[in-house]
Amino acid sequence: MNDRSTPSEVTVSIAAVERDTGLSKDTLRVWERRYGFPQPARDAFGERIYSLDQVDKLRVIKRLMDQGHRPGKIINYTAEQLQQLAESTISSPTRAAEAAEQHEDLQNLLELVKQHRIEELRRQLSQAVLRVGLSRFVVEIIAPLNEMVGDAWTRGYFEIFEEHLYTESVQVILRNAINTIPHPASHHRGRPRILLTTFPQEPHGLGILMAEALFSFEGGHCISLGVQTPIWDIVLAATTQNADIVALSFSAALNPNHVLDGLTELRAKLPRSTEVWAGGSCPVLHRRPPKEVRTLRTLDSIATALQDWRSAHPAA
Amino acid sequence: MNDRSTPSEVTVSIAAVERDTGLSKDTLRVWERRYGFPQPARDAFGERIYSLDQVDKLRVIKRLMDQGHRPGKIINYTAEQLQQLAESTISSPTRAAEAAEQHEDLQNLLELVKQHRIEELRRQLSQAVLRVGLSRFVVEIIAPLNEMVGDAWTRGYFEIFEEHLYTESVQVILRNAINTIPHPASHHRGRPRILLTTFPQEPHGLGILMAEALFSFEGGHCISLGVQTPIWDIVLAATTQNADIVALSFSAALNPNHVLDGLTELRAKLPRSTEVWAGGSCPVLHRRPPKEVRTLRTLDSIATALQDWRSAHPAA
DNA sequence: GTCAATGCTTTGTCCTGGACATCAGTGGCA
DNA sequence: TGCCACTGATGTCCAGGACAAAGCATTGAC
Repeated sequence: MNDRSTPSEVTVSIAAVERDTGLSKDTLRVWERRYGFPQPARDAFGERIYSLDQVDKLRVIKRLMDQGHRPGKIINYTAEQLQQLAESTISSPTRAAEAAEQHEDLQNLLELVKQHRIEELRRQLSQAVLRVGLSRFVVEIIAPLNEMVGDAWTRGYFEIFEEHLYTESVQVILRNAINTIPHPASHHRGRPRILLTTFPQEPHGLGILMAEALFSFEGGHCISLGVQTPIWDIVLAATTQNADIVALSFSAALNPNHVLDGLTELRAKLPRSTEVWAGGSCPVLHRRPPKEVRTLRTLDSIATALQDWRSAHPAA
Repeated sequence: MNDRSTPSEVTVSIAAVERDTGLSKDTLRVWERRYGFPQPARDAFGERIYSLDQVDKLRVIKRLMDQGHRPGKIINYTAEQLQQLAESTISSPTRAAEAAEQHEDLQNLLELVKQHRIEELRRQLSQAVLRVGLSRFVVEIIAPLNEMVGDAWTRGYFEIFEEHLYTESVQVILRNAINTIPHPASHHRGRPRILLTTFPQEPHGLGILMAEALFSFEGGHCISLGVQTPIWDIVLAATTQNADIVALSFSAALNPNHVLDGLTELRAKLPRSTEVWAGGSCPVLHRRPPKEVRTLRTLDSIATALQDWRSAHPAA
């Protein structure tokens, strides 16, 4: 992989495809056996080598599967058919009107990333926080922007480093904003202690950072562990920190079974008095929400959920 | 998996073990075949079910392997032998005198982590920044503290979540400190543009964060990509951002050959006018420093290196 | 006509056992 | 001392079979 300008030559191993698409090696091999796609070439040692085209198509298929399509039906569609299917599928019917209203602003921000005008991006984001307030900033700007960046990335519009630049910028803005939230007395009643983290397979930290911003803004006491905490350590941390709520974030690439198993295991190991809240774009959370876990479909339901918690735990 | 106190009953699937230990399913099966450990029981369907004791031992083994031990040697040690091995591993005899001087203060900070008094930890760290200044704070407090936390972790003194709490706290303090550095006019001459990131195998971000603090403090213009950027994307980012210097951080666990090969490849793909600086605790950097790459043995050499750069690039 | 139970199909994960590239020591030789 | 070839240790890949669980459709009861 010495030169990106000759893409026909560029190939990747099965492990890299697993990492980039979220499809396990077993799944990749069994698809090849059953459906004939992907049909990777072999290197000198007989090992599979996938072309970038194949990886791109796999990413699109994974995305459509996350929306409910079955692999057997769509796997042999052409790139055009997949594209058509992706566009005919409504991404999120949530508040199309509002989205349209902001569409232009968000598109402009996206263009700033593409043009690598990072300082300008940060300036505009900072101004946006001041203009609309932290809560609306997260819900109406950062959340949809993340989705747009994710879309752009799966379509190949963004390079990896552009996504990194974006992520880092948002992180700086959010952390800065969180810092400016005045926090009331530590042991004030009715102020839940919220432990934030992700499961070991989930390296993306923007989800819990957005959640931390909203929780803190709504008066919660946040303790973030960062990303990728083993389940047993989440239990230990929740216990020693007297957490009222354990909040977790899941992105779309995660294996659904891992997510459900992990949540069930975590729920079983935590004391009953500690609630488990799960959010993020992971489809399985909303298709088969696990018992005894509160799933938050959107970021703005954080406020509601906190109100519910306060009703159930009146200040002594 | 309901109760850690009755381990004889609790079992987990091979997928869960992979998740919790980071050892792949293939590795688990091949260890069983070759070394006879772990020897999981089987459920009604013939699938492996591991006990929590086995998982714990696997975690210890993984930790020792990250320190350089080979699995074949240690896999059949008893729990006591493993414990002993972990404690006998000497960290680094670097500047024992200076360390001793500060030893008590740092030890106190370490104890705050162990006692989970995170808010107190952050308060003391914040005060330390104000007391000794950002530069000395990073070099004399955070860097040795990181080392101590790493040591404590390999000895099993810290749980994973305690290390997470520490890392997150330091990150908050550092990012906050970086934010408060006033930055001069953007295109001021003699102000190098520094791109910071890590290679794809390196998930630890504290290294580049400490470097960012020092670079910014010394008047550099920092652009951080966060961690785990593919080499080709580092090249793209350096080009589009007009970076004068690409700064990379390497922790001890990395594969030495990957590090050297990566640095050579990166150096070859970047324009000659862009310098590559590499730092961190990775031993190979200092044992076999690659050509055409400036290796920084310690964090305080960042200031010197920047002075050198400025001498070589006088303001026009 | 609606809804629940049943049986068929699809799909992901696990299994066994073999192969082999790569990495880390080890010893010989200049 | 330093270089190189050899050997054992180690992780990842492969093939192809099996099967549980989820999804889907068809039937039957009310």
